[in-house]
Amino acid sequence: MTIKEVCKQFDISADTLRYYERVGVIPKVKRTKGGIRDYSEEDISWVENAICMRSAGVPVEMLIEYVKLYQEGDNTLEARRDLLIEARVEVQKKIDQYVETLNKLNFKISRYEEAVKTGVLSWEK
Amino acid sequence: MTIKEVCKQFDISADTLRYYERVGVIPKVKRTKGGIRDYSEEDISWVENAICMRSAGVPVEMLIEYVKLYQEGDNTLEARRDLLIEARVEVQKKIDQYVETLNKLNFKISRYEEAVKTGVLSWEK
DNA sequence: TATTGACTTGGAGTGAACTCTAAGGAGTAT
DNA sequence: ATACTCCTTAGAGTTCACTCCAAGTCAATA
Repeated sequence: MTIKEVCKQFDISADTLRYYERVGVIPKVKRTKGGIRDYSEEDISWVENAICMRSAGVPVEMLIEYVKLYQEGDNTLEARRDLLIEARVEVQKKIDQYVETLNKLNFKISRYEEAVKTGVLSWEK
Repeated sequence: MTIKEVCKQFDISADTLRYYERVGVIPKVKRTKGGIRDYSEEDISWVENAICMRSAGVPVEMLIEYVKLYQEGDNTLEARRDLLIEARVEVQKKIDQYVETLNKLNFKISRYEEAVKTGVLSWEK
């Protein structure tokens, strides 16, 4: 699979894909004789995973660390698990925070809907 | 209330508070004769609100726009409501995305817990 | 053979949101 | 009065995660 096809499949730029590979967010992708990237199924799932993790704010640094551990082999299982648990804690925190903000927004919006109807904004702010 | 007290109350830096005021994320704060910021209750609630919105990724630009509309008065009620609704859409999207990632992480972690116990990682990745 | 177009690299540039620095002023303690 | 601490400003610098650019390579087509 060419870089272009991967771009289309995940709606991500070629620059970002090359950047991810360069810094180690995904492992090195095999090339054709001409030096052109040819993404395997495994590469694709690394890309998919990276995009998913990044979309939840998991830092690039953490993904790099995970790939590094993965490539070191089976004696890094615990370390990888711990890294994932660490990521999960952060994602959960974010969700809690976002939900709190969502509730606040809902409250404010309902006051504004009222205000737009009645012309009076109850308890300003 | 001094800037230092506000910093402590919200665990935010004085630089950030001054930055928020400078760019308009919160309205201008009154000063003492000596030119030192003296936060009122209303200022405090603007700060609290800004921190909450920022923690859910609501862009600084949007907060600036909200404050601007607020200061323009009662004929911006609809515009402010629309802005809040726009923010809510984004926050909801993020929550959905984060929850998806959380599920993925839970799945991966459970495989790793298994692997650490049995020494076998089922279907690698 | 010449051109076209998509790919390659290393490295520089960008945008958002802070974060820090330098220079200076006000208020309090000795 | 002097020192000390905390505050002020304008503006420069930093970090993160891309994003863009210039120069060059390769494969396919006219």
